[in-house]
Amino acid sequence: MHTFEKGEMAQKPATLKDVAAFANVSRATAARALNSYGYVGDETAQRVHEAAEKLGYRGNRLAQALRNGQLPIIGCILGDIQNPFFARIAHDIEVLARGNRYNLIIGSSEEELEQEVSLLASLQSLSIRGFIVAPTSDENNFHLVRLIEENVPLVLIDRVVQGIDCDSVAVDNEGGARKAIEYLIAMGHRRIGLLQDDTRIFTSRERLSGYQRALIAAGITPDDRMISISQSTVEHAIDATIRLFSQKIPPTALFTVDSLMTQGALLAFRSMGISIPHDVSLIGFDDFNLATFTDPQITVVAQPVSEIGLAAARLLFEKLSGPSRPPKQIRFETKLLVRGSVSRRTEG
Amino acid sequence: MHTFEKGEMAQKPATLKDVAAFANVSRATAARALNSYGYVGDETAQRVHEAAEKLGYRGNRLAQALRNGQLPIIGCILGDIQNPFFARIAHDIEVLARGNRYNLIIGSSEEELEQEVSLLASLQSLSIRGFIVAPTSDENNFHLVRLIEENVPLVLIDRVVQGIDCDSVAVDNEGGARKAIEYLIAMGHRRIGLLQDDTRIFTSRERLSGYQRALIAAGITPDDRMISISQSTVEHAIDATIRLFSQKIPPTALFTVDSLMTQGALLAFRSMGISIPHDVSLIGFDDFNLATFTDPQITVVAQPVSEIGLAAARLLFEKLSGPSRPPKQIRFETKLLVRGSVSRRTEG
DNA sequence: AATGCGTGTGAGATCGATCTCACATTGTCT
DNA sequence: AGACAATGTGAGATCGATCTCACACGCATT
Repeated sequence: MHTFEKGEMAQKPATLKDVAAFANVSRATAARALNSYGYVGDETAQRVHEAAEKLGYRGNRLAQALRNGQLPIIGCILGDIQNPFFARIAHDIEVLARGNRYNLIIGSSEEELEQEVSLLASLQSLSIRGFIVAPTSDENNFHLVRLIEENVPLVLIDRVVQGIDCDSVAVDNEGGARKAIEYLIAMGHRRIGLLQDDTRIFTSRERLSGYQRALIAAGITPDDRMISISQSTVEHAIDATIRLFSQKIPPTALFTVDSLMTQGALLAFRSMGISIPHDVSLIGFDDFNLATFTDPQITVVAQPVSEIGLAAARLLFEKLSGPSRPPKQIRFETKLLVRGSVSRRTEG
Repeated sequence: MHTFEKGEMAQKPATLKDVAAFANVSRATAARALNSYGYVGDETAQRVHEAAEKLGYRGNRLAQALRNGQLPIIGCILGDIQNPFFARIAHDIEVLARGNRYNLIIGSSEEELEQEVSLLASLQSLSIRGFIVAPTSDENNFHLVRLIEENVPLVLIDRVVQGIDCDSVAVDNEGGARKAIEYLIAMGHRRIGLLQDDTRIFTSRERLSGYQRALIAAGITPDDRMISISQSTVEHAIDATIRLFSQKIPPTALFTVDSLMTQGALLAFRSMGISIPHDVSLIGFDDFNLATFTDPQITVVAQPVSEIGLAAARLLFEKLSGPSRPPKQIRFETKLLVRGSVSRRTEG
């Protein structure tokens, strides 16, 4: 704990030079004492430490970073912090970063490639080495390729990019989607709708693939009229759901690819007077706090959110401080949490 | 847009020196051309710009910062990014910061004073000037006082601190709470419970005060048995609610001071078999997505969340770039959103 | 006495961008 | 012709921390 004496307060922060002068040694010696390397006399070291304490010396991380070429900051580029999924991940990364005396810069790409590129460039010009990115696009990833070629530690989360060989942490999207659809099929559903966001997005494509495979495996031909695409916001999802269920022969069940879309579907059903699970069954990808507050509670495919950020941060710090090693690709399993939003369908 | 030619990729970023050498001028001239100040010949400037373009010069913000004493980064210390209230604010600040070519560092104080202090110190040693803080404590604010004395731009959000004269953005907590309680009283309730978090926290105290005043104004004596205190998490709120409603004479209505506690109360009522609004009426402070998904929908005191972050960021940039001006204290009004969780009480 | 090593210290270069100062040119005015 | 501005440019200092190098001194070994 520090004490601040009056009159000392408005001072500029003490520099190493100040400390050295106060302890009557050179800057070099002061640095040696404070960072404990090289030879320093015991008594001298003592004097330097006292001086540093006295002056409240904290060091200028900027100058340090300029010298050694990197700033102890992790750059984190996510889709949107407002998505609870990313918020949780960001929080976990921050905690782990703090433990390693790193700070965390968070940027939102808002799912725009251009924004992702410019954010990354901006952070690189800050000499930040060490990024955790949820890549927006699967193509045009020269900016990520460049990072890797420059040997900048990089961990991708939530989404994996083809042809980029680097650490990544994601979940088994296809398997998760397949489990959901298989369950719906087992409950007697055959006309199963899919509410999906931009196919540019990796997770969305994988979940679509799981959806299709499960149908085909059960001998059901995928039908484009059962699929509705919208942006991943509650509002857009409402419209897309309404479109899907205004057809002459609507689906008897719906699978939504993320929690915002699940919420949209819920609202759409309410406004259309469609009741769950009586009129339609629903499964969402990604658990969310609301899912257990509704009546009935919503069956979801849950991801181990708490492990994703943690794993990503661990991988990153391994790269930052450990020796070079081949990239690791982590995939977590998902879990189907059966609650009350799916009912058995007896007739077709 | 840049193009990256092969073989050029793994290079270290180009420095001003490189650009100068390439354009056959001194570093000083190159700097003048790129930052357009002082006298530079037209043709020389042209050459420098071409060289910069060619080499992909981006400048080292670290070196710039070291020189001019500050980094174009805003430090943002919040209670927790996982709280949607703060997530929204962080998002809005980030957008505005990006517009001003600033980046945003987010730190979680986790409502620990010590953590807030150490985060702030860490960010200051990065030469960051410009903070937006949701202060944890009302006392022991020497760290904030020091910032102000050092003339570091600071904006407090959500909470105001006594005796600190600086910009702040908050809402009318007392008025909001009063409106809620007055409405409950008007609906015939007299035994009104309060579910509150740590009284250390500013907003909590103000909301308590509004609660008490409304009661007194209506001639009802505040009763400590109607108040339950817990940490602001869903789990703690559940326990606190159960305690409150296990009394012989439980409240007929409950007012919760934030959205996490409202959720906790909701879960507690469900587990106790207490139905809303039949058995008990409920009003929460702070609107949240879940509030309209429950049946009945929850009546809340809504804050203009989207304006808080915006206003805070605006104030901060005024201070960062504009001339000195007296501190501004902004207080937004709250709005009672009447939905379905309050019923009229006929007998006492 | 000469050489060598272990220990302790300081002067100065370095990281990259910027800014002050001094020095050139040119042109213009008495 | 001489003086003085306006214009253009470069050398070097600066920000703060760190690291290399060189130089001390003492003590032990040949």
